[in-house]
Amino acid sequence: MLHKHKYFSFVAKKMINILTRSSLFKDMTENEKKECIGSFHFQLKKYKKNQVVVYAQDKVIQQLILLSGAVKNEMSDFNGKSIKITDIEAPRLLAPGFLFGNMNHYPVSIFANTDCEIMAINRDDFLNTLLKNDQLQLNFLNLISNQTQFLTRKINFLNLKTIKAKVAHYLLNLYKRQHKQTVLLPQSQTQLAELFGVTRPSLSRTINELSHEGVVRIEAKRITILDMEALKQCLS
Amino acid sequence: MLHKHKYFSFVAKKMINILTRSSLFKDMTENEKKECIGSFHFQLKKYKKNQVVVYAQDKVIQQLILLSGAVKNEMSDFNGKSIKITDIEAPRLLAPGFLFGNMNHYPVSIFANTDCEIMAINRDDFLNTLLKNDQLQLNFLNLISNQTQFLTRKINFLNLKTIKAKVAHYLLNLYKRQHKQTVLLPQSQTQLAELFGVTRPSLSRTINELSHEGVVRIEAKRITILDMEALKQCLS
DNA sequence: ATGCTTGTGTAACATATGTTACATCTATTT
DNA sequence: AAATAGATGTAACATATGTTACACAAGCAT
Repeated sequence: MLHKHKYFSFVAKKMINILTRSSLFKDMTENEKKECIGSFHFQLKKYKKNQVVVYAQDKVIQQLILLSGAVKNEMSDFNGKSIKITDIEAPRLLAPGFLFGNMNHYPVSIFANTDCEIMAINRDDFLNTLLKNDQLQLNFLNLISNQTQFLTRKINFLNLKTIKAKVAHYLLNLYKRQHKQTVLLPQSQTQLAELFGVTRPSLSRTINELSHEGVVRIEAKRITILDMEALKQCLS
Repeated sequence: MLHKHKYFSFVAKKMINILTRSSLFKDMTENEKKECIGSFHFQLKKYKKNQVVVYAQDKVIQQLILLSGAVKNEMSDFNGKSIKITDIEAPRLLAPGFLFGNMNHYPVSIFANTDCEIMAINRDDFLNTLLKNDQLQLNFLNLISNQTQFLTRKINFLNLKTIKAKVAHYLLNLYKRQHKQTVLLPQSQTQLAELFGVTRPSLSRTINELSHEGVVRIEAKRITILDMEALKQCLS
């Protein structure tokens, strides 16, 4: 019994450490965090790389929090082809925007990119704790809003008509984040194609067109933006 | 003074009547509603048909509630072409998912489809009232979750590769809602094309292809699904 | 070094969609 | 009834992208 208790506090401590870094617990004291976490009934689940964490259409009954590792979520259309929505790294809440609402089914599948640990909190527990703690609540609202913003930007992106526009948009985003003329592709072209919802040869063709036009220079994963204006023109 | 007070209670009564029908105040007593509404500082804004209610990139500082009339929100890509996200009819909260979060700018523009009245509640007021009333809060979370679900389904839809697939998806949805083999198009083809993010001639071509293939029969706005299986096949 | 896997370039071709233009039809207004 | 504006059908053509196939390079394990 004592052993069990000790183990629990070890896990709890580790959990608090991890959760501290999650924006769900932003601007909260250690005590508040401990209290919140103590009031959840949660399970700890472990997944191996490439395992399926959530199947699309699964019922949403728990708030999942990714404690360690990375996952991706994908949406598949009817013919089985899938589009990657985004990669997610710990610590992050998974799909906070789907926890409530009328149709509680995941619209996406979630796959483990690496081995990972996930905390699963019962929905009603989570709601009760939310309702008791104003800061937690505000944080949760912020998280959901950010997710909504993300999805909206995704719609914007998918709505771009040409692959060239998508590449330009993507590169300009990288430029904005890396603040360098020469950006580093964080993913393989194969993965990018999946992200853009296009085929790999088409993406390759487009990237090389941009290169031939002198808009960018390509050296493996390093892409140098030579003509910023031309790249912006590609958006329209 | 008396006059003013009378006017105010008239407006308040009208408002409560309207808001009663909004899902934000679901499962709340008249008194609770009155109390909530009383605690907001709000403005009442009126817009004429076709006026712009919100410009994309405007800062989000208020929760807007559509009291009467109808609006649409559109997202425009860089070349100015826009895609209609959805039509919204009163009473409904506008863009609840964007009220919080880090980047408080509307990612969409909102246009008045008809003359309409909009209640604008200061964000902090709204937050405070939310935090004080658990039911209101749950309702708000539900609203946001529903919006998130909607956006995700939109991504799914936009990700469909062919116009035929989009038409099929759309018709099957109508069928699900209207429960009849013969569905009634609620919008003109021109509007549908906008909704699908495709050009009008292409949409027309596709619809008539479906007709020639014997999958549907078209009589003006009435479309009869002749071959349900074939239509489902179009999705893949 | 050898083989294996994965990523990438590229070519020929098929296909879907956009573009532009015009004819028709319908409903509404005058 | 006539006129007008809006919605729709359609055709010819341009273009972007998917499909399939293959060659080659890079990285990794044996």
